[in-house]
Amino acid sequence: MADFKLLSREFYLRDGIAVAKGLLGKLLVCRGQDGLAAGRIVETEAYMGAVDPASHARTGKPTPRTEIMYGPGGYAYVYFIYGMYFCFNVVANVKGTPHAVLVRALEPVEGLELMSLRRGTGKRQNLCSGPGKLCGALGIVREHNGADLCGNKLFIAEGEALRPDSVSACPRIGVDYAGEAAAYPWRFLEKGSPYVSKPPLKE
DNA sequence: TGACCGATGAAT
DNA sequence: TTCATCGGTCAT
Repeated sequence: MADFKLLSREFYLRDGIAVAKGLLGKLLVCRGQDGLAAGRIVETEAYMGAVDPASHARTGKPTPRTEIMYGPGGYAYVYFIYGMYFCFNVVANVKGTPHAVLVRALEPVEGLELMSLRRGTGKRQNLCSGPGKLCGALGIVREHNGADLCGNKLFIAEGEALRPDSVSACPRIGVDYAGEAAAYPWRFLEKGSPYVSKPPLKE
């Protein structure tokens, strides 16, 4: 079993954009009954709470679903979407500031066989190249909502670092309803990675 | 209790 | 570009 070096709580207690950029290159790991699966984060999106019309926390008031985002950073926010998929987010910033980072794509690193089994495909580029896909591949489900990412079930660890110039920023996916916020460059990805959900329009 | 709808994915 | 798919969410 590989030995993982967890990110500190402090890592998460920053604004969503800083955390979204910082997460690139880190390892997202999930231990399940049937084994361990992990991937290197290559694509994220920042959601900035009450000031962000695209955020689930845009109202500024917690609801049963969004409650976890109003706590301190470093916990999982997992929600169900389109009647069939889960999306995994990292809660960012301090208690009372509901920032979150949607993890959109991973470069598969460990448990490839398990991922393939769960996803029903053997193509490495197709295993974790989307928010719904990576949840399927890692076995992330509703029960992971609220999980402590500094814990040992679903967590994030140090990974192979990116070159400083290899991060590109572009508009977020699927948030056209958010008016001008739809154009904010709050999607971050590793330049040239073949494992992102969809190639950026331009770099 | 019910009207409304989505931070997707896969096929075409 | 189209559409399958449907439970969740939240206000009432």
